[in-house]
Amino acid sequence: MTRPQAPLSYRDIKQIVLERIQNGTWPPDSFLPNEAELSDQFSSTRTTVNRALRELAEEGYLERRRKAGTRVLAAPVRQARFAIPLVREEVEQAGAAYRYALVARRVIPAPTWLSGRLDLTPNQRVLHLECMHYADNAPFQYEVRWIVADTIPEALKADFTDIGPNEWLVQRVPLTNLELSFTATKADATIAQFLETTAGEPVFLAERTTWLKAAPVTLARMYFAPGYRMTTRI
Amino acid sequence: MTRPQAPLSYRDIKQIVLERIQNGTWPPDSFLPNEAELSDQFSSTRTTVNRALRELAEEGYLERRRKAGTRVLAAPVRQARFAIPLVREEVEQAGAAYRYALVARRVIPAPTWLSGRLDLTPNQRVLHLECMHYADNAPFQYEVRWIVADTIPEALKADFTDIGPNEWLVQRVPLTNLELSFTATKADATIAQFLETTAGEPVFLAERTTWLKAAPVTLARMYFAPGYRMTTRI
DNA sequence: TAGTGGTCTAGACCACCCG
DNA sequence: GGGTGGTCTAGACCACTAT
Repeated sequence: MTRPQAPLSYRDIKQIVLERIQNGTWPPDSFLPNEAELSDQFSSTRTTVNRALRELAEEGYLERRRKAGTRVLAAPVRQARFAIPLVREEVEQAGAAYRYALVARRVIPAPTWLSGRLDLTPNQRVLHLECMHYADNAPFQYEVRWIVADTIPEALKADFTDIGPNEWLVQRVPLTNLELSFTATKADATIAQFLETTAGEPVFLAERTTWLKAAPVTLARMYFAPGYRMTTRI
Repeated sequence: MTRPQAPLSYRDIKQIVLERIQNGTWPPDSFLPNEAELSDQFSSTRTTVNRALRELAEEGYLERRRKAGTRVLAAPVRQARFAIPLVREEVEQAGAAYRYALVARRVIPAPTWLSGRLDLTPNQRVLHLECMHYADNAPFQYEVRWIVADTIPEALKADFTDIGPNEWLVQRVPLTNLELSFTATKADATIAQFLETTAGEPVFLAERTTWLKAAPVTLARMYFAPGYRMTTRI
């Protein structure tokens, strides 16, 4: 005896489809029925089925192509999403007190390696900053940053004694392109001093380059104190 | 003189909204008009506006709450998405030849630290594997892995000489929960030997823990050869 | 309680692209 | 050429929550 069903939501449908992928009803590389047929099966509309399948595709479980149909991916392209928080928020969220300090600030002609990196003309002026971020007064992050003066002239007037350049930039420079990379590196004498560790120790380095449309804005190197982990859950 | 407009797509609307945020029409912390009003402005339907705003919210630009409305976020929570490829794919995509080698394989009672980590009962059996992944015959990644025998009994019968445990698992164990973390660590003698570097050198370590529903499946430590960078663009 | 976003329906036209 | 997903419309009911 069947009862009248409450209509399935797109979330329900996502769940059902995921289960069918898991239990082998739709094995890897196989094709799902088309949206029209699925809407029939689920007593739903194509719009709702579409949203479910679209999201599953975006999450890396399915591949959809017009005319070809919807295929189950063999090795789901799992994706990790990392929030890119401000250091302040990262520290405060860990329940620690955040403190910021400007270590050095000077305007210099861009060194050649930086010109190459950001596609600057030779000797274009950049603002060079060094900063420290503390969590409960323990070193958390040592930041070295170059800001292209021509792209962000206001930066030359900011003194960055109270607010870090990242927070400053985020508030003023709206939407930029961004490249992030992570690597492990060896602390040199300076880094070691600021992070209160020993030269040669491994440190986690995040490097961030941003552009405003095509104009280079800044390159930042963020060295994290030993023990730092970047973690995500899916 | 105005012309009849082609209807705006949700992509057009996203673009327009982003521009208005950038140029200060809707400054940070301000509220957008509600969906009904925006659909009027754009000569569109609420459905279309809803999709545009929903996606912008998901991308971290807006915050939406029923009754309260849609607010522009002061510091857009930028997110990075990293694909989590199979090592094989990562190597091949870089245009190098991939080679895999099994280094060690044994069944052991779980060491206490692992029992704690994966919430195992004392001495539960695990399959312990060590593997090497090469790119053009240069060391690329040294992998150390523990697989919980009770969760994946078939793993005890697999010999892992031709195919790495990650590929093997991905093909058999469907959809798992996953925790990923990244850190910098110091190569010990073993790691250094496999990665053809010197003990004490910094290496990039990715640690991956997976569960099948609530059952722990595996813990993997992947040590990357010096110079490795994980990069993403937004 | 009333206003806002969240979602579903039913239908339509269209872009893409496989065969 | 024709089948598939991509998207838009017009309308409706509902869930949440600020006030």
